[in-house]
Amino acid sequence: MSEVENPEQRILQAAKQIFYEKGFAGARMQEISEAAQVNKAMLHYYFRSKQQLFDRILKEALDLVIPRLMKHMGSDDPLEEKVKKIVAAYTELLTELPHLPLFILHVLQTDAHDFFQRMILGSNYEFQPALMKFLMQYQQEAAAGKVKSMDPRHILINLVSMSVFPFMMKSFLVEILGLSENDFEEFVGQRRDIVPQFLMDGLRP
Amino acid sequence: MSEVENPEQRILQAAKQIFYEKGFAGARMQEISEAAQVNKAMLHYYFRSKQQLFDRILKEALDLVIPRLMKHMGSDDPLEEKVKKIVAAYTELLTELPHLPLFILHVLQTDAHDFFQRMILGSNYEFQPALMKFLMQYQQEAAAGKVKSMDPRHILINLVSMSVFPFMMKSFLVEILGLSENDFEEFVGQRRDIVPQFLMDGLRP
DNA sequence: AACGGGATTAACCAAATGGTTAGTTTAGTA
DNA sequence: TACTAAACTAACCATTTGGTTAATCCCGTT
Repeated sequence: MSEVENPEQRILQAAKQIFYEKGFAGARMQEISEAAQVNKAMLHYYFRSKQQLFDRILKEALDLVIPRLMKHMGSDDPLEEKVKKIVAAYTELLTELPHLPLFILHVLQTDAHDFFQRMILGSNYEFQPALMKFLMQYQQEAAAGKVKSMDPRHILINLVSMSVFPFMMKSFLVEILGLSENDFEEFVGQRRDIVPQFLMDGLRP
Repeated sequence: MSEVENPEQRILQAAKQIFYEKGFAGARMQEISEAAQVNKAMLHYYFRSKQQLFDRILKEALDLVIPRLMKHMGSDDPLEEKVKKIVAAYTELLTELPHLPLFILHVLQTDAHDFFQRMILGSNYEFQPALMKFLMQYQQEAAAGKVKSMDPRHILINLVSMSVFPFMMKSFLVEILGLSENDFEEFVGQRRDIVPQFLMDGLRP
């Protein structure tokens, strides 16, 4: 991998890869330092502790991910358009960073409440507002007879589930359906169209 | 927790809980032994090593889970009936064992190929056959004009995603939607009906 | 050339970790 | 009761782990 950047960047890059793959408990400072081609003491010199290095990686992930998704979630697009864009955004994101969902869910499992306090509410993402806007919008379009009337929280969950979970099952699908790397990319590529269409079909009033 | 059973059972029970919550790397033999109210050496006496204890927990999970799900997947029920039963089975299973998906996905991430060799193909679950039967069945019902014609693998993924992922997002949903424990149970209870209905609606020819 | 501060290293440290062992207790049996 | 094998314990061990430190290197400034 790239050896050009300065040590601090190399550490961050190595830490990201290893924390993503192995989680906090499974990652080793020694392994990170080797991947970054840096003396182990450098990790502490720049980031003080394993926990703080991890927090930094987590924060960078959230800074990247949340705005990218919430931009579409909170837009003024009509529902169908919006759904398409959200699914596409998830697909692109997770094609780049396939380990991200498991990484975040792992944090969530060890820390849930604290995680929200520090990382979400503490920062100034437009997180809850964007979600609420989506839920409201659905109810409006339902009132206007454009979609079936139902609890919009389930729509949101269905949308996110169908967008994210296939990436988490990647190794499963590859093994059980006998897919190659290319097959899988094609498969999730198809879902970029299939999921929005399927969603809207299921929501006809 | 129960203190009645014999030490071996107590160890298995404690190990299950701790491995489920923290994964292999995050679990500590000392912690397991304390939870089981047993000397740490007993863990090695009964199970030789951390890895073998972990493998045992994993095997028990698969022995419980796979038949329970594949029974419905491979049955002779018509599609709509089958979908309902599968979603219900997932809901019941994951209400009992909410940490199970993350646990298995974590194993999959560290080990995917080896996992399949040893745990799936090595054992005699009716795994692949049941999945293939589901896929075939869809194509037949599509040919008979009962459902929309499309790649049935996507149906399967949608079904599993919408059934499993909400449980993985539990702490997320609880925080962001402000749900209590009861609210969440009610929420996933609703999905037992909503998901099958939503799926079939989206599959009308 | 001498200075000085940040960057870097090798060596080190204490605690934790998975695992072992030698010895003791317990319970069934001849 | 004496014997034995399994169950169990405390103490121990080697290695790994996150983290520290003292010394050195590097490089721009005076």
